[in-house]
Amino acid sequence: MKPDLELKIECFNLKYTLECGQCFRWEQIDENEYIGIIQDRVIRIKQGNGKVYVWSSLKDNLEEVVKEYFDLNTDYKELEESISKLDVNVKESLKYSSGIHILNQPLFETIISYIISANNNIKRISRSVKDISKKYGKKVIFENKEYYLFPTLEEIKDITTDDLLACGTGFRARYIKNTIKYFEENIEFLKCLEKENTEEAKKMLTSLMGIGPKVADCILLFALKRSEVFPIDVWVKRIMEKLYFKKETNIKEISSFAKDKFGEYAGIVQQHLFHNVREGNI
DNA sequence: CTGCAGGCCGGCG
DNA sequence: CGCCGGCCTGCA
Repeated sequence: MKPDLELKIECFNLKYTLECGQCFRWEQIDENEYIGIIQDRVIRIKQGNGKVYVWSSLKDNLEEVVKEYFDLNTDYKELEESISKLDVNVKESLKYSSGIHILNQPLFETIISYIISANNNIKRISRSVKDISKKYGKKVIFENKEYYLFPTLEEIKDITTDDLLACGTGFRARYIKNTIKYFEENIEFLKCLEKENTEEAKKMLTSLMGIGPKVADCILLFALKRSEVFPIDVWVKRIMEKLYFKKETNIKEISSFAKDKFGEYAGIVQQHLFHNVREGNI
């Protein structure tokens, strides 16, 4: 069937972008082809012959939505050239992972998803997000199959900790319940968060139950376009110690090092390092 | 069976 | 304050 949208994009690798661990709602259905949810619609997306092909359950603003989500308006060729000059390890790493884009994911969904991510594994995180969507999100039929959007705050506000436990969120259930309740009572919080500078936004996020420095950085990077943050999980810690410190180091030191060395592109560098250390490339 | 997975909370020194 | 034990749960 003819795609709803066809784009010619340089320096974009769909597979790396969706499989470098920044998102939890995409399912691979073929080599270089995925089905997932972006906000209010189900998307099937395929890359091949230097092009990206998109099918969608909803056609309105499709190009805009897709370009925004996959960050297709940013010149990553130029970006990668810039970061490869920063450091020899980054340059080496880019050989294996050129074309990773940082997604712009919906804020509310990203906050809940990353609270779930704490001390968890990707498989179980994805399952929990899916279960929550199935219970509280809107059903959408796409290509004869059922999918569920991530619920809005309004749709999910009456969720109980027991519901959340049933979705496999474990000890994070009360964090999520607490956060949802807080959003309901402080309706301006999310809007405010988008406007604040990065430092202030991080303070706001870490004031929420279940959000520490690492989860806050992920939200800032994957939903709020703050490309200068450098989320440090166990993998990134390990690879940074191996590449730069040659010994065990604390998070604070790595964070300050990354800020100095990678500056406004720290988040992009982090994604490449994360991808390659997990793939065993570096 | 034990350990662990993209950390965070809470209590203690 | 910084440190560190414990934690839902499913899978190796």
